[in-house]
Amino acid sequence: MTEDDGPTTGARSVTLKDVARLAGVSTATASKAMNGRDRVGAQTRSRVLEAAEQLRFTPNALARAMHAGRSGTVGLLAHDLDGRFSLPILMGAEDAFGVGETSVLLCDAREDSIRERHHLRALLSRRVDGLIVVGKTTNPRPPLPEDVPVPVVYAYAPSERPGDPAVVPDNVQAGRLAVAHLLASGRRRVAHVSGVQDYLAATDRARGARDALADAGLELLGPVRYGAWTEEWGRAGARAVLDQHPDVDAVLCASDQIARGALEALREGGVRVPEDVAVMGFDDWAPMVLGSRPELTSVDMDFEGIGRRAAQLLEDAMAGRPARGTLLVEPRVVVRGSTGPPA
Amino acid sequence: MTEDDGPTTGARSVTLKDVARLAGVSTATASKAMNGRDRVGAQTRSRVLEAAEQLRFTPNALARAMHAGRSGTVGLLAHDLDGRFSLPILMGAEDAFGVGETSVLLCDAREDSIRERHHLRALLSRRVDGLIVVGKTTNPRPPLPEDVPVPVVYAYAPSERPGDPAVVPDNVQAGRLAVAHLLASGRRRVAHVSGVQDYLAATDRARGARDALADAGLELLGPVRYGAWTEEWGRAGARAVLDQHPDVDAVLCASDQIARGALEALREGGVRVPEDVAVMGFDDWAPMVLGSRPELTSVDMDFEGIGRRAAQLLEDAMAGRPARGTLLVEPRVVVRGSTGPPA
DNA sequence: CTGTTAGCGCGTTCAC
DNA sequence: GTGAACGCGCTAACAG
Repeated sequence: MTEDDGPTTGARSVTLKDVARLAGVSTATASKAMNGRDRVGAQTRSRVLEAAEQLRFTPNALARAMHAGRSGTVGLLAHDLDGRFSLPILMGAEDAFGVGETSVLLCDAREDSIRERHHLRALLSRRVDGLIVVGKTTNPRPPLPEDVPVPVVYAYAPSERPGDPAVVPDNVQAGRLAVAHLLASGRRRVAHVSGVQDYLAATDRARGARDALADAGLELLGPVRYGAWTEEWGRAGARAVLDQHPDVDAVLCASDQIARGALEALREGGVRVPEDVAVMGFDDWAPMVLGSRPELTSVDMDFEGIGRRAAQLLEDAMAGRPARGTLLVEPRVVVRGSTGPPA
Repeated sequence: MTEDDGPTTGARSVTLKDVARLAGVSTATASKAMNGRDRVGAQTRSRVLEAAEQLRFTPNALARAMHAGRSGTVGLLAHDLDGRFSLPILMGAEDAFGVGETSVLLCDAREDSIRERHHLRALLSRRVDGLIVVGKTTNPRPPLPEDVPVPVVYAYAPSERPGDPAVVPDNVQAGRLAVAHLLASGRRRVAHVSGVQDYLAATDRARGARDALADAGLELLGPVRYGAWTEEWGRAGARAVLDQHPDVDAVLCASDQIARGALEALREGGVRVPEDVAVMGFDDWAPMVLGSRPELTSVDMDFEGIGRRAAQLLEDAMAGRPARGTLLVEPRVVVRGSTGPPA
């Protein structure tokens, strides 16, 4: 209070040496006392700790990192921060790295591969101990350069190079589970309104759905209707389905947004949901599924889980236990009103 | 290619010393050559650069930081990564710090103030040069401890301590602009369906709306209807408005979700939008405003701009030009079909 | 123009 | 039990 320069000056932060001096010991002793290593006199230690407290000593992680050879940071290279996928993944990853142990250096490369290279350089120069690369879509993406000197785990999108460790949603299984749920709730004539055909997420979900139907001796009502990932397309797709297959009793939509559109079109077409037709989506995106009426049954792909698993894989790799290959994360159906019992 | 240990071993990364040795110069000379500082012989420099290239030398930012006293990183302390506000803010901030110059260390404290303290410790021990604190709502939040030794800028939510630098959306102005737009498009009987009353964002927007109406010699149709930030409430609120004020010609909603609900309820009530009643929301959240039919006019609060401005303020502060007080970021109306011309 | 020296803050041998 | 000395990788002073 008396001779404080104030926080803005950022006066040289207190070092271990300051603590040692105040405690009347050498820096080495202070270090041991702080880290609980080695044998140090009990009261010596408490003197040191007290001094540290008093000076508000904050160990310099940079200095520590230089010595340890590990920085205690990982880089997260994302490409769709505007989207809703990388966020939960990021949260899961942050979560898995305990607070204070490992910190996350975040970069968003937009869609730009040259930006990605720059970010990569920056991260490597900061000596991150590992990297998580979050894809923009679930389609395989070009791998990072071979000579990246730290472990890399791909999340959401796998690498195009086989064997690279990756954690991705199991879209095929998601399709299967969705159909299984529809069948279990008594539906038999299932149409599928999907998203953009170039997305593996779309074709995989469709495949899973087809497989599950085939297992039950059934087929999709008409072809998979690919379109866009929009409500608009959901409306159009559902109208087309209704037109060509008035006997439809379930519309499986490849995203929650498509499903909302479908819901709306069906209602306007005089169809009751879920009494006449069940509707379900994918991703279980809260604002979509909870806002619609009835609320939307959806398949939760567990993005947070993907982030957590990716972080775990990365930690293993950093600890010298590298993994290879793609780990599929199990989705699960979240049942809501839109797939209630048929009339 | 011949004696490469492979990337997984993470063999000690190449240092400036290695480069110097290969180039046949001292480390100091190598350093100067790399950084373009000082006078160095032209061919000496190219020898060094070539050696660096060949060895894939990546300067160790940690070591550099120790010497410079600045780490070249800033901490971003967020509290609603699941939400849609901090993300654009984060993007804007990341954008404002050029690639490679400053990196962002991301932490999410959830809602937990003890977690926040832990994260803060971690960030400070990593010697971030500054901090951006992103609030959960626009309500003022408790400030970080006084003794934080680096500049802090609050974004989205200001600090409760007056004078602390903050960059926040101008909700009052947003309310004014919204009403101005409604008036300009010929509406006169405006009802306001708002969100949770505890949110300053709700009351500020309401105040701005009232003010703008008063300026035109008008009043809101009935009281501000506070409720929830949900579509469900939007439906209920709009129905109530229609009930009590059948002559309403505009429903201003405090969020895009509320507006979607309102849109739906109005249509079901036999009201045409925008011919009979205009509807608009706030935040201009793409999936909401573009998915609805008609598309929704909304007020873009410019979250990215908030992030950019916060980053700029922080950079100024880190450069010794601290700012004080709250900076309001100007919103703007994005016109879409839901406020087209009245019939 | 270039090389030598010192030191950033910390952890870790080794002697005492 | 404790302290002096060294090194992590780099850069800013000085010498040469």
